[in-house]
Amino acid sequence: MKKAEATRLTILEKAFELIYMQGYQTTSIDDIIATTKVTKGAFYYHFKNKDEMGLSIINDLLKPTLAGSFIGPLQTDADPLTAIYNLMHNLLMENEFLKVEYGCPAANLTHEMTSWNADFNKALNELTRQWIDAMIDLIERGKTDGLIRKDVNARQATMFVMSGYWGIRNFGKLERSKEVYLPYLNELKNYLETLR
Amino acid sequence: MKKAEATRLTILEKAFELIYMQGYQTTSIDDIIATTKVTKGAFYYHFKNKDEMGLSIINDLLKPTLAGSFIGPLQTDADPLTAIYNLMHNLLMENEFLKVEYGCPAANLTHEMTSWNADFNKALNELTRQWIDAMIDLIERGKTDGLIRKDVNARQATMFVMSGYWGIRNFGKLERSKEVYLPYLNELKNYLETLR
DNA sequence: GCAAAAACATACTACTTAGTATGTTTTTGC
DNA sequence: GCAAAAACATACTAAGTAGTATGTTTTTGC
Repeated sequence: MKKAEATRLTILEKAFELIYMQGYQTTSIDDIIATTKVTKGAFYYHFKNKDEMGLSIINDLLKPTLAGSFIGPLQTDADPLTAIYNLMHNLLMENEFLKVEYGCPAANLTHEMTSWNADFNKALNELTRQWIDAMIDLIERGKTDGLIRKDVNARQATMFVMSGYWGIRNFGKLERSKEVYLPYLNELKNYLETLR
Repeated sequence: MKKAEATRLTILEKAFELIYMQGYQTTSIDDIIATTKVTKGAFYYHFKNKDEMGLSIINDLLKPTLAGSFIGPLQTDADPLTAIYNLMHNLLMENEFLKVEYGCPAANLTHEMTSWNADFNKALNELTRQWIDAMIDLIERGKTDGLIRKDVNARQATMFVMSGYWGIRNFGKLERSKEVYLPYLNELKNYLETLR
């Protein structure tokens, strides 16, 4: 049962790419099987329907990625505020999988799917909650270490930073250039310094 | 030519509502003519195709609204930082047309349309640029009035605040409750105070 | 009051969509 | 090696989609 798992994975990976570029609703199953060169029979053998595949993309692809690229850098012994800034700078300016014109995959799916599918909503909620909690933990650690002011509200500050990230990703889609990221990053640095 | 203009306007208004709730791609023309009780012949008399109607929504409906609810409050003689906070608080917590579960119309359209339609991109770019410029002007005025520090970069600060707004609107769609707005607004207030 | 244009109405088309029915091939356990 | 199940392939369906063709009604200018 090795090859079967491989086709399932290629479906997920190629479908994710298409959805990341085109959106979920506008990516058809015919589209997916055309680029994967997998037949419709194979597709529906692995997934009950389109939505089940979509959920698998979130749970089987995005969640592991989140743990690696988004949460890992927050679980560090380094200076918390520097770690947060570096994470954002890395995600926005250096990450090779995220393209400025396509924005943030999780934010895109949230925008498109929350009204339609409760399961998507739940999965995306779990996904973001993990990231949020990781940042909250880091800020709390910074407070106990004396690197962040005690009167800083960790959840508040986290929501503020995360909102900025999702928002600037959307501005990136609009401008189609990483240039817009720069003023955001500069001011993020200014803001983070005020938390010391 | 009064009644004709009225039908055109009802099409735009009802279509906007549907698109705001459901998204652009997933709102069909049959959907629109069903809720407006306008026939397909009437629809295609007023609009060449679906995209032309979409553009008219941005240019004929959203732009005037933006001027009123979004830009007007920034053209004030009051304290700039208080004005910015009050605007955001009003938009997020009090505005009766914007629903937490549907997010920000302009942000939604940006998410959905930028990759597909260059005209949409241009129209949305103009729309947001107007709002951005208004906030930049207000911050600059605050600097000359001595209400904001001279070393504050107006464009940077504006992009930071606007990103946060678009981002928290998306978190609202995810959580489906204005509760998420509160930590954001609190921290926004903290941030704005650091600009004095 | 009446022709012409504007405004609207109805029936249809060509295409795309998610999903199914019914196959064939490949792998697996014994 | 071979039956049974897993994995894949092909052809189809029913419902929806944007848009068109061809009307009829209403408004407008004179």
